[in-house]
Amino acid sequence: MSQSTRERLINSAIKIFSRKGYFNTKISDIVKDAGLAQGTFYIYFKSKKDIFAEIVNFVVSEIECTIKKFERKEGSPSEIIKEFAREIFDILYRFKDIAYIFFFQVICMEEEFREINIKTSQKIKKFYQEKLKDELKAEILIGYGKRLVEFDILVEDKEKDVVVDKFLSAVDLIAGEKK
Amino acid sequence: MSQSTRERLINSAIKIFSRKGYFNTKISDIVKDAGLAQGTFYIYFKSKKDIFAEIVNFVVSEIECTIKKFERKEGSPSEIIKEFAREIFDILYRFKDIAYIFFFQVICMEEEFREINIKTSQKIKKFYQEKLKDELKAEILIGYGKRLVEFDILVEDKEKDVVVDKFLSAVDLIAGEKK
Amino acid sequence: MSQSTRERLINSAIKIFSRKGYFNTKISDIVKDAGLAQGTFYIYFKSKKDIFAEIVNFVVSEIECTIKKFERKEGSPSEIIKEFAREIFDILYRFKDIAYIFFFQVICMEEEFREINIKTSQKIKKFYQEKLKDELKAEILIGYGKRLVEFDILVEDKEKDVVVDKFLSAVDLIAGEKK
Amino acid sequence: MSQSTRERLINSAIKIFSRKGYFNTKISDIVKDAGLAQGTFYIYFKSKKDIFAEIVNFVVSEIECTIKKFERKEGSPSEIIKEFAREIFDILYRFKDIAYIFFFQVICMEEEFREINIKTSQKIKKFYQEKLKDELKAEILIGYGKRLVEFDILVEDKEKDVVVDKFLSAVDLIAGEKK
DNA sequence: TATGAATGAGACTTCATTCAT
DNA sequence: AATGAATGAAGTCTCATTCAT
Repeated sequence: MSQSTRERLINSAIKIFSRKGYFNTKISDIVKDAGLAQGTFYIYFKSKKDIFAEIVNFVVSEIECTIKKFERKEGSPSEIIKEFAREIFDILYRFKDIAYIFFFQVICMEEEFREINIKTSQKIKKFYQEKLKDELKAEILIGYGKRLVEFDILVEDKEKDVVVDKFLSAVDLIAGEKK
Repeated sequence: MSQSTRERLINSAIKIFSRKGYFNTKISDIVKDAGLAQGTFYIYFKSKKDIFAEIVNFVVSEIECTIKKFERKEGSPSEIIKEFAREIFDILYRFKDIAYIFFFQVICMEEEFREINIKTSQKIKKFYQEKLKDELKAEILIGYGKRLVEFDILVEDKEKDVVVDKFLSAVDLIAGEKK
Repeated sequence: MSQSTRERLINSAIKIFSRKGYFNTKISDIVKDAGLAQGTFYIYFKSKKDIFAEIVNFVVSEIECTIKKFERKEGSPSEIIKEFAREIFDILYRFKDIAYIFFFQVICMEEEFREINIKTSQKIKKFYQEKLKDELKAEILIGYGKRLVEFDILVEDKEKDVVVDKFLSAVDLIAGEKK
Repeated sequence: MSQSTRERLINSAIKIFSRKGYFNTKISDIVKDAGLAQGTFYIYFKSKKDIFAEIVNFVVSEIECTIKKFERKEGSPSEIIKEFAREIFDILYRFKDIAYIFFFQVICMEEEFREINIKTSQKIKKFYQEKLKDELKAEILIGYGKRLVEFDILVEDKEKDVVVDKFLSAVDLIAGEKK
């Protein structure tokens, strides 16, 4: 079997959540897309919230892993940040639909979920700050990164290379070691 | 009468939308808060979406007015941007609950609404760009501004002066004319 | 209006519960019988359990009132018991359908409900015992009373006079003061 | 194999039915308790109702056998009734869980099942009546017997000896040949 | 026989909206 | 204008039963 029932449900859920939004998505949409019966959903997930949480946690853990990996790295701060950004954008492009959910859906839900979004962004900020030793610069980078994701990637659907280049230029502008 | 029925409904709607989110808000919540009967709502608004649109359009028009006002102004770009920012933050602080809806609710709704958010942010970007003659810098400022609103103001609830100062510093860092 | 919506729902619920049993009764049966819309039910009651509890509490309070009334009475024990029985049977005949629910439905539900049935029967036993000064006799009377209700009244649908006479004979046989 | 699959299912069903009631018992509860798969149930039983009927019929046939055995016996009526009662209580104690189902579950189900309970109790009544030549006394004994089962045994969980003694005293009181 | 994933009918419940007063 | 009871469509969830392995 190419894909387990569980995976089919998750993939369909990601697809529908990112197209119609959490609240406009019905379980029936998900199972229809997955070609399964209504009841099958409840064998694998307790509720709509449950499958949503699973999806959200997936992005979060991907991002957190990347942060951890780069935290230990030594070297030129702006080089590390650039490298880090490349990987983060890589993840986001690979899981565009999930990223969509993370940036546009999580934000308008209950406290519980919104917090996940906030905490993750705070972790990235902390990472930038430790590298740059400058809070303002860290925050500006975070803001610009989020802008690129929310607008250039998820709305405008721009090429990865273009977006990454823009971010790298911003790093140079903001964090660039003056020669 | 100090407040018309219509205004009472709008104020209650703003309050509830910003606390519970569009989808979690019931008409019954709004009318209960306004101390009115269920049916009264439909004398003034066609639907839940209708009152939501009215609220969203309110912030948008306030922001657009401000943009128009500053577009014509002549002078040092970074000074104009700073002045502009002061006024925009002023509006956002005055209508915090509406800002909350604009930044956290509109974004996860149908195309129709999300577009309003996007267009507004594009208008501000255009304004920055015309002043700074630099797209990258304009985008970075937009990103940082949004970050301040979404995090410092709406999540952390920081003082206006503190937030404005941070933004002004960012303007100096990014757009600052080198003397 | 001859009957409030609430009353119509209760009356229909009593009717259906007593014919089909608690678990076989659907909210849709109740509202159909009452000639109302599905949603109307939930304006007045939280759930099926809720309306059931209301009905059960009604019989219980009627019976408890009668016990209280007779507890204080002075005189020949068997005469008081006979008088008491007449009134209890009166109530049960007047609210036959509710009695049906109380004797045949409550018994097979969760602890919470079954206990109500048990407690009520214990209160009657205590009443008999205080009058007769004999636990065995009190228990026998309780047993016979319950048998009459469950079988002669609710299954066989016998006339009130016949049933009451049978119970009074039993009182004479068991509790009769020997002359 | 110590216990056939069929027996395991029946034993689990008895256990669960008597704890949670017919309607609150899921097939999944039964098979889980029996350590079997969902589908296995349907190899042995047509439906939930089917296994329930089998269980109910078991008690009924045990009781009917006992009645038949004692019908033919000659001797002092009250002695025969006492002996009979001892055996019946013996059965009920041996199969307490099934008795529970018979007294508390069967009663609130469809006609079809309730009748089984009624008929059985009528058979016992007929037996008493033939021995005592007195309908009232027979009915009183039936009522008290049922009370002992439903309350002393199944609710209060009293010792067999205590319960049997109470019943024997009642026989003396009601049916006792005056010396 | 035994399995257990999948099914889908059917029940519950919510809530935006209508409408007679 | 205001009311608030009533509506019913729409969605969630459960679980007895089937069936391919």
